[in-house]
Amino acid sequence: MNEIIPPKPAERVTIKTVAADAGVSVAAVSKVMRNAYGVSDSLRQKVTLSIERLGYRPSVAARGMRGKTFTIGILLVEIANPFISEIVDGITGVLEPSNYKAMIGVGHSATVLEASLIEAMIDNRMDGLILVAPRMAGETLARFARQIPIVAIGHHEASATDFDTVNADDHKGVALAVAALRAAGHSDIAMLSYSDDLATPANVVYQRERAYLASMQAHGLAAHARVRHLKRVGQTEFTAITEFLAMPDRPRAVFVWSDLDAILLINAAKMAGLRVPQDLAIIGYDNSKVAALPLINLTSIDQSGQGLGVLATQALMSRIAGRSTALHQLIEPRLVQRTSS
Amino acid sequence: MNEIIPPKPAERVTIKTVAADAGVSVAAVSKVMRNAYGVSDSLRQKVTLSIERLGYRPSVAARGMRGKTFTIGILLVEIANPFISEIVDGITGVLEPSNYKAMIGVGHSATVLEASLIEAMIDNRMDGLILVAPRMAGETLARFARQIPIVAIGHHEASATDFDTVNADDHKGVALAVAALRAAGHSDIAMLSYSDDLATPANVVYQRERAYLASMQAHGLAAHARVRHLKRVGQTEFTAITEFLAMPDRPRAVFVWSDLDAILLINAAKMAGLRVPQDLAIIGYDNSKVAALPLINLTSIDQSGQGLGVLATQALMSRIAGRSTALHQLIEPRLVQRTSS
DNA sequence: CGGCTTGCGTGTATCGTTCTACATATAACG
DNA sequence: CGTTATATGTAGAACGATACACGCAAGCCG
Repeated sequence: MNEIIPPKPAERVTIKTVAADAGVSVAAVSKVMRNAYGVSDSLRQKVTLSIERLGYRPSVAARGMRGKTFTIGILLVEIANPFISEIVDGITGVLEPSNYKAMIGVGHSATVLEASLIEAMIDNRMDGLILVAPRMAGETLARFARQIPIVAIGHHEASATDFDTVNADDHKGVALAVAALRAAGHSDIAMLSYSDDLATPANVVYQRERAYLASMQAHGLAAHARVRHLKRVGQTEFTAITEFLAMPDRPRAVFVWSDLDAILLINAAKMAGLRVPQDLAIIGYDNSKVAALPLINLTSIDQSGQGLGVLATQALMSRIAGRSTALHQLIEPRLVQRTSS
Repeated sequence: MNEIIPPKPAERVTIKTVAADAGVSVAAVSKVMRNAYGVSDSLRQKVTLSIERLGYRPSVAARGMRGKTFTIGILLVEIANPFISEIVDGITGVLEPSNYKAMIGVGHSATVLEASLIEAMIDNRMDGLILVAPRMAGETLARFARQIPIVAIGHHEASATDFDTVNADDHKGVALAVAALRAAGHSDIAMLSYSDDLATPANVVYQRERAYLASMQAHGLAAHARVRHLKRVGQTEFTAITEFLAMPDRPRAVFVWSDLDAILLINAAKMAGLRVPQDLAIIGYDNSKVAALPLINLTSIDQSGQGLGVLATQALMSRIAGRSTALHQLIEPRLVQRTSS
């Protein structure tokens, strides 16, 4: 326990150190690291031994200057939404057995921040990016995609040629919700949405609005269709929701863009003395953990965040490996019936 | 076999391009970028103009080989806990006006993964790290800290000399909870905890257990003290909690290590037909958003995640700037009284 | 048996920055 | 007016890896 060693400079072990230790050339070590062609068993063994002994780890920075960095970037709109953490779990699950690492950046719903984070990830020479529900326009995305492989989750743009997309089929998901409310006898079905002008039409939230309107029409309820946007300046969501409930023509059933706000709605409704679902039926989206709590018990649309993450990662990997044709995948959502509807 | 598609053109704008465009040397551009000493106004102007025109962004990878990368790493135990997102907000808030960027890694409560992520961040030549509630031993942490500036949040080790710590005063926080339950007339106060053998004693969760035992003793309730651990293999937390409630000697009051599980407990209790707080008083920790929902209404200890993030970031910046003496900061927690106790 | 593959290891240019030295011009001083 | 500071810009060596182009030896074939 004699740890009185002064701040020692901690000489970094580089590829050169390993080469010297193993008595081979630097190029040889590099070959072993990348398991490139033209390495004999004896060479590999010698080098591997030295690597272990010295605890060598290649510098990602240096690697980035010529080859791959074995790092991918994940860009999240926000970090607080539990659904997003499921996606991340899906991604890291696929990555873990590989030698790839993931680094996460949080865009905080700000288009500029998103762009600057993507740039930072490109500047870090990451091998590819997974963007979750980006708010930026498809055009901007395509421009970035020409510099780095990109897979977008929650961005509906099946015509994009420069990047891949992975989505739950939001049209089907929303249709399930509307159909369920319709089946329960409702016709006065409103939607509570979040989107604002800044978001691209490809964004999931906007897509859900479109799907809602289409579904209402399909059920012959076009006249009853109305979308209420929650995002207002200088007002909390809870206030906006309370206000929504106080409207004289308050609807009898509501489809909410996300569980996050559906949970606020269910709370506000009970506070206002409304019975759920008798006075107000509610269906959310994402089937997050909180929705399943007995005290909440919110009917919701499940879209397997984990599955989205897995598909996106596989797509990214194949794109990094060389695929250059775009891939656009959809997964099936399903309705999870609980007592709120 | 496989046609290798030629890589996209996308010629990158490098420092060389800028130098040529501005008609100056590469070194000059570098000086301007770092606003180093010895740059005339005219030079700076010329270079800045070219940079703007060409949209030049320095390669972090190349920078990392000699100088700073202006990137810091954040290591999270998990991403699903909403309290942690508050910390991240605090960090990015401080960073935003600077030219620093943050990259997040998720350790998924696994010590090995944590270590490998820290290594990855070091390999990426990040300028410093903020670790949130790391599970690894202080000794391991200190070893890493000799390679890169580190600030730990939620790691109680005020004697550490190689890295800084920022914490809410967990002893005080827990004392507040126990005192509140005591004041409400309870003496049979149990604790629901999460820690397991793998975590370091410096970890917040373990610290809260210690604080609980100490507080109970201080109130002369040492005989009633008991800690129930939720982490069991092959069992969900909800099952564990339900089991806990079914015990014949079920306590009348419970202090829970985190809101996350307190919310499960409150749900399980109501499912079991118990009245909260009459039959079971509950106090959680972290004062997360969900705790404030009317349907939950959980009394909790607030510890300002944002504040922790801010302090940690400032500490890291000053350490990056050269400080080498350790700094250990504590913030005051406070009780948020709601109807669960 | 000479020429051709094929397999394995090495030398070295290169990636895009930073940073230390140095060269040059201008200003200040006695 | 010569000498010394001071300010400004440039050259070129790192940094730590990758990857291309070879050299060399052994094996194969007609």
